[in-house]
Amino acid sequence: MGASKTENFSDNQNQIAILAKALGHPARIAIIEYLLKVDSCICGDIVNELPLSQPTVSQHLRELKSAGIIKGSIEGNAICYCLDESVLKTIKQFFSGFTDQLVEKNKNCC
Amino acid sequence: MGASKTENFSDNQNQIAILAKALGHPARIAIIEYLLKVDSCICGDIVNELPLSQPTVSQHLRELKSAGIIKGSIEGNAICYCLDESVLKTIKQFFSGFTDQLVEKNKNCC
DNA sequence: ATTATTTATCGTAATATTGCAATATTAAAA
DNA sequence: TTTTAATATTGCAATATTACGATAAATAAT
Repeated sequence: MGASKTENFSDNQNQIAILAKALGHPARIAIIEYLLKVDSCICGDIVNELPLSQPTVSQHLRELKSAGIIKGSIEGNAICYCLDESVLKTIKQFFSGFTDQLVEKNKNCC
Repeated sequence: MGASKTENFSDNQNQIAILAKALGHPARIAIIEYLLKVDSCICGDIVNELPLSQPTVSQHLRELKSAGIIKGSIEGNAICYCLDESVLKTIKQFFSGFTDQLVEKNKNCC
């Protein structure tokens, strides 16, 4: 096989998995951290920040974009990338929910 | 290639990526949600809860375990799985940090 | 002891991901 | 208009993931 059986899971489960998968590579974490570090969006210098070739970085950016984590807009001959605030809020809320339930329920187990 | 160049990224970036990657499949999200729903650890009936074969479920459980998200302990001829509270707290804090920085900094961009 | 039951592992096929060189595309700059 | 700079796309090789049938291993139940 090789392909996930996404049709057997809920939309919500698939959506969270898509977001998590997009975050599941250190280069993409590095990109997001860089987006947070510079006090704006990325307009040019991201390739020099990463230990990967330009096509590879471009591919990681595309994956983050297709998961909805970053947005890109054309700005001259550069592309301006920035984080999508609402998506990150969704992620935060999901994991917060996880943890809160855990603390409530799962105390004396295993 | 096909293998990630993990050695070029920080331990922290790799650790977050490992956790996110483990969450990057709807079956594993479903497993975690089920672990939260039942008010205890899973001791037996997880395979029936998922639309996947027993070997596939076992494989997903192993991946969650190797990422440190769940723990397993032998209990008779069953295995008792439950969520690792401290790891989920780590995940929550990471994404909370993301979002908090975003709200502070990245308001009027793109 | 034999038979279920439960979970893990092995083997394998199908597909996805990662990474990069080469090349294309697009727009600014000269 | 030609050159330069920035990003995307294509094509490909190496590796990883996903899924499951078959089988193993380990304990409970009979």
